[in-house]
Amino acid sequence: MINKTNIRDVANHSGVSIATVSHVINKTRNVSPATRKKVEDSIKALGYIPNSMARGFKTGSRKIIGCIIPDISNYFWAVIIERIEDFLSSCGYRLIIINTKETAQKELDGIKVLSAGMVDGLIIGSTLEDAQEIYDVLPQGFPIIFIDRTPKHCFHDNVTISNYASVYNAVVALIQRRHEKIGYITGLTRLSTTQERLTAYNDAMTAHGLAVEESFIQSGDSMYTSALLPFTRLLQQGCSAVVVSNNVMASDVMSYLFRERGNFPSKIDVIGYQEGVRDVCLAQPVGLISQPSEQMGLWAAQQILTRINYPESSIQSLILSSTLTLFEGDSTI
Amino acid sequence: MINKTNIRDVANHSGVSIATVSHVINKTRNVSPATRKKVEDSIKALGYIPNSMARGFKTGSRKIIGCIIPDISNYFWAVIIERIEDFLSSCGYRLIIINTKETAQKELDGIKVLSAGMVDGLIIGSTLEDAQEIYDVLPQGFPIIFIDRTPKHCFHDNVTISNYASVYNAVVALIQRRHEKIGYITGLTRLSTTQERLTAYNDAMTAHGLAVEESFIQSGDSMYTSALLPFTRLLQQGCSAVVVSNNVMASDVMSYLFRERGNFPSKIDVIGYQEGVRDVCLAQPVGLISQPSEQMGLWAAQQILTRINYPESSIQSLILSSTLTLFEGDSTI
DNA sequence: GAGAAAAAAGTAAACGTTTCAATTTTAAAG
DNA sequence: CTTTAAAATTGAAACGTTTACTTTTTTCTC
Repeated sequence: MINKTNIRDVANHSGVSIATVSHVINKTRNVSPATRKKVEDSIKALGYIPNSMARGFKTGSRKIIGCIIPDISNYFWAVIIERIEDFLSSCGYRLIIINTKETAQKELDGIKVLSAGMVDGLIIGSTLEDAQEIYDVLPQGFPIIFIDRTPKHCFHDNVTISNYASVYNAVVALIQRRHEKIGYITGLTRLSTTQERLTAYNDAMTAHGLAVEESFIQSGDSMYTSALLPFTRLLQQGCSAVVVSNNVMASDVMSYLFRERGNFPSKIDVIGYQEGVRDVCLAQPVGLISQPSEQMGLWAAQQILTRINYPESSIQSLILSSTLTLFEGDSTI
Repeated sequence: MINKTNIRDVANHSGVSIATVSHVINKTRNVSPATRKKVEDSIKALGYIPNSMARGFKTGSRKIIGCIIPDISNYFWAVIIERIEDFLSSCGYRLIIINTKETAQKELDGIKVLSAGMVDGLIIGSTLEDAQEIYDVLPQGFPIIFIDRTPKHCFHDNVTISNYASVYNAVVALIQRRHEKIGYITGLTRLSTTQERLTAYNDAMTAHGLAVEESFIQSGDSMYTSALLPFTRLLQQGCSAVVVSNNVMASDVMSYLFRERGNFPSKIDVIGYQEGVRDVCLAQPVGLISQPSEQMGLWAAQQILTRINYPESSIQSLILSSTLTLFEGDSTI
């Protein structure tokens, strides 16, 4: 053990009881100014720091929320984290983060560790297909909120962004620009977000009498540098327009278009996602889909505290909407 | 309390002793297959999950490292975190992250909470000027590593990147391009990194007989959108070239240059930082400084484990070097 | 089968706090 | 000075584990 001095040492050093020291530290009962002074002096003299593990173990409350997210290097998630942290710290809570890199294993392990006594509640941007896996390792009644992604069999508060309309309209916009071979790059296929967006693509295509060929749908893994191969495949299939279903993949594709500008036989229109002003596109997309990530983060932060304080209140599901912005000009070719 | 069932319940349910249950869970002693089965069944039946708080409190070991960083939405730090996480998880450790947003208060609070029993060691990208503030809240002998920034009076392992040469050479390169009024945008002035870089700027200017005017040095706060005001001030001062001492501020400046292209009376050359391929510059800088962030993260991760396992080994200070890349073409004006 | 060695299982004492119930001290009232 | 009420302080029992030490059961040998 590292922290050698404990509350008993302080009690001995200042000549009072353990209980009194505890009350001085936590301001949980009146203590005469004289003893308070004595105790505080001893604490300083000994360099005593309360063991928060023992404390949390005893009280069951830690004023800490855990956040499990799939990709810390995606601005989308960074923004969400910052918003959550903002709100929580204004309520006297702290936030600790675990980055799963879209790995089920890391997610489950993280949930296990944090939920078993380290935090008061969890906000989870899950990479899992089925929430059951989480429920298998989660203590009964533990407060959690699902954010952005809702795995199957999810029975907890959750907030998601509906992208159906945006993707649908994005495809329609491309069709109106006279594209017929419209490719689509999906994220991880197990995710609810991916599935919804793909449905929108399929619906829009068929509604306009366009054939959806297998090869027009290529999947990336929702992370950076995973979109290049799918994208070049789509070009080989003769696609003249592409929808990219996630911001980092879109960023990647636009950079590629920029680097290779002039090397394409005809112009290629791209619509992708973008997170705020910090996701920068080198080439000009014909449309961008932006999501209310801050709003989502804020709601999740508020809701986890609500859930902690009112465990019996009814489950809430919030669905926000994304926005499609179309641009007049052409994509750089 | 949330997790109702404890090890005692499992013991009762399966008709064995608490000790046996513990040994089954931890595989810390031979248990006959029959009892092992019984216990495992009970665990499943009751949905028992060991309270890691109680466990960590008892054993003093958690296999968790904490990482305290100033800006999660900066790729520089995101990359570092990912590298640290990679290495640690290959060693059976987990990483939890706290984002301080360059706030001393949050940093100290985070250090306090995590070091008091929650993690086995800390990797700190400090926003503080003086390490003494940390030592005031840190248990004696607690393993920590300073990363990227070395506050004053730092007596622990640390890894930093020397940017002196890069910044010096950046200024020289601008001078060779016939610039005389060269502006400089600093980060938070209290940081060691900021100070070293600024010294390099000053040295390079005076070494070439150029006056360093107060007004040529403007400070941002090392975060996004904090560079615009300093930058426009420099332009007002008549600067024709600018060095931006951090990647997100550089990104911001380059976007501004791009948006306002054509509105400048003469061309403006910029040299800034860039983190890997994901920091995208809309306008073309004449030079970029890149830092070995992954390498730094890896070292920090390795060193924290070394420090934990060999507390008495001598303190290490590692200094890596950044790289300046110059481009042939002109900056977009 | 008896005795000894090996294997399996159990008992109970920690770990560092918080907090309830009990006690002592101080202050107020008669 | 008592008596009583209020304030301050203390003692000790939790909290859920791990683990050193003990005891019981099984297995082996002759």
